Amino acid sequence: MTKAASTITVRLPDESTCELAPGSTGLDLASSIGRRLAQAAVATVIDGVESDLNLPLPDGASVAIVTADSDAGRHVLRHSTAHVLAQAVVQLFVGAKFSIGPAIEDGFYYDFELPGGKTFSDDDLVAIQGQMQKIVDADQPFVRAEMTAKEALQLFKDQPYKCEIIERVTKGDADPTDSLEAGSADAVSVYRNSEAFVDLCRGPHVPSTGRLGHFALMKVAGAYWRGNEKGPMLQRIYGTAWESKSALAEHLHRLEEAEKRDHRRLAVEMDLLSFPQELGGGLAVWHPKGAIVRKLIEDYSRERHQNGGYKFVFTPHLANAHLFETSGHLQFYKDGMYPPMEMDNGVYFPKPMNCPMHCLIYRDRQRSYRELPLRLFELGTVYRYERAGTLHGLLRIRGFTQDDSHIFCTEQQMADEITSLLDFVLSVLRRFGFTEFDFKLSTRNAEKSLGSDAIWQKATDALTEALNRHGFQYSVSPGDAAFYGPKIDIDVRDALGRKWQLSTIQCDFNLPERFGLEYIASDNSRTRPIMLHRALFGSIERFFGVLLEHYGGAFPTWLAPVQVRVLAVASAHESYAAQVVDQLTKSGYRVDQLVADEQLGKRIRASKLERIPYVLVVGDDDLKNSTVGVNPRGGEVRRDVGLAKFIDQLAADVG
RNA sequence: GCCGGGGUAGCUCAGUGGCAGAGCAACCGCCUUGUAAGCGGUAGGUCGUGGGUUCAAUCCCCACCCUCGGCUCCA
Repeated sequence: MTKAASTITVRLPDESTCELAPGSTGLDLASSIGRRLAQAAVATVIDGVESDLNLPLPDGASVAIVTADSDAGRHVLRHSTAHVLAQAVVQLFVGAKFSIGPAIEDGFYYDFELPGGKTFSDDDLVAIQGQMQKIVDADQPFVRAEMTAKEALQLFKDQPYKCEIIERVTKGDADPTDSLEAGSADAVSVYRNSEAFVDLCRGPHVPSTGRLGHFALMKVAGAYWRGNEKGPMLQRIYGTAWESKSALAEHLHRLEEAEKRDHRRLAVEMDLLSFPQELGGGLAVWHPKGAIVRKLIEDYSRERHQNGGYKFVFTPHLANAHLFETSGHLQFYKDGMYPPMEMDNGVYFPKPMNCPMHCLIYRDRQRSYRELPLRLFELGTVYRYERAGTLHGLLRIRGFTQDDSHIFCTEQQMADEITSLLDFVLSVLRRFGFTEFDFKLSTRNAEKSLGSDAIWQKATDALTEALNRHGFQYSVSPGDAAFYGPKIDIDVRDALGRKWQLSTIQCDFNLPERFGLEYIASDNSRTRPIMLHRALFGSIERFFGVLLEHYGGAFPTWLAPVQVRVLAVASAHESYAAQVVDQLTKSGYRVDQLVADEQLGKRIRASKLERIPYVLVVGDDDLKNSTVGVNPRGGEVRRDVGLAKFIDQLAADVG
């Protein structure tokens, strides 16, 4: 017997090798390395391909063990749990059709169609989760099999959605989701985890359902089949699944924390703004405390733009339909615009964007190349008809204000301008405590775009060059550009690590064309400028909502609606407290006083719940010595602080 | 727009085909307070809006508005 026949050799990720008996599986390999690894293993990667743990390893393969506590491992857990969900539903609901059930961030979902268009209730979820637990307890093995498409169609003859996927894969017009579900056209793969249930799936899966168990069904929602609005609406069940009980508990805790930071909840609690029903959906009114924060944000934006070489403009909220015909908005976005108003001299629309009006300002007189780049800036309020089901607090709203700028420049100036814009954007965002940014370059969609290849290439190159000059990592979204030009979108990460898209920088050579914009170049020729659209906050309303969630309502001192609250220990100290308020107010701070009707502890609690950065307590000692007791948000109480010293500290904090 | 929840006091929520409930907040007293809830009392609601069923509707039915979770969409 040769050596090759008696053992096989596989290579591990650390470049070491391991000898195993022929026919050994990934699980055997994991066991040979250690018991804990074997327990944590959920799949293998064999020569770069994710595979089942019970697949025999080929001699000479590079093998990695995927453990449950890795991203890839959790993905496998979640995908397998989705199968268990489908099995539970099929067992509990006779005649249920199941369609797709992928792993997603933090969990999984599965889409179903119930007979007679029935829907799942919350009680159903409880029952389904119970049934899933039984399947897990039964420790059913996941058994992979491959078959021809014809065999698969026969196997799933009662499952129309599965048949559609198989047919798509067979015809070669599968999208990535289909491939995930079914494997390839040559060999359709299925996983059977009991007599009762078999599902189309590429895999891999955990060896058996007993490996699962730390999951929870979260919610049920409608979802269109294949995301097609005109297609049937299925019932989607969302769940979450983790490698351990504690990981699941942590996830649920994170959700609770995020809920506490919900900007809609904080806006009510902190009396910042509201959405009165009488006003209509997606329209907000700003209360004094919210308005002061918004004003501070806008003031800061204006100051930065003033110093950044921008010229301020103002434009009206309405415009004649002709303007939006010229700009192309009526052609491309009529459905997203508020309906027209008939007036004696024409038809008017609320504006969905500011750019057409800025173009009119540019075109009002002849421009020279010496004026470029010309940067027009406006906090411009626009109205967009967002469909009712899409409204979401401040984040998706029908009337909002853009910190909007249009920069008219030459082709040659484009790259420099975008480069300095990136600096400007990040510098402004950093002031609000954002330190992590993700960049996305969206490129041309051949079907939905205007303009020559050459100009698109130039614009895309300019954006890419600007990103590269900064050395920023970025992702590319092919085909996601606006119809008029490519763009860079910037996401920020908030204090909980969540991503929010805020800023956008877009190249546009369509509007200059449509409006016939020109400048006189140095060679005396009439030349078309390039237009850059850019917004930093995007929408002030949305940015405010993101900030609220980012800070959890605890605005930094420079933005806090009330920066300092003064509390007298007893009535005898109220007039001294008033003096302190007076002095701080004269120093330019937002200060108030809560008189001593209630006990001190209760007033402190109330002030803390309002997230006021500094609570000052003054009593006998302070009155005598012109001092204050300082109770800072999230810090230690200090007694007997001189008022002048406190003002210095406040100044330093506000920066 | 589509699917499924929901709308009761300022807030968070309970409740019933037959007089509308709690806690917190508010207001009024008492307490005069030294760092996160002192005590007592009072007031507060067209039960989202409009129709319908019923002797009687906050409750059941229909429509609409608003809202929540998703889907779709997002210049």
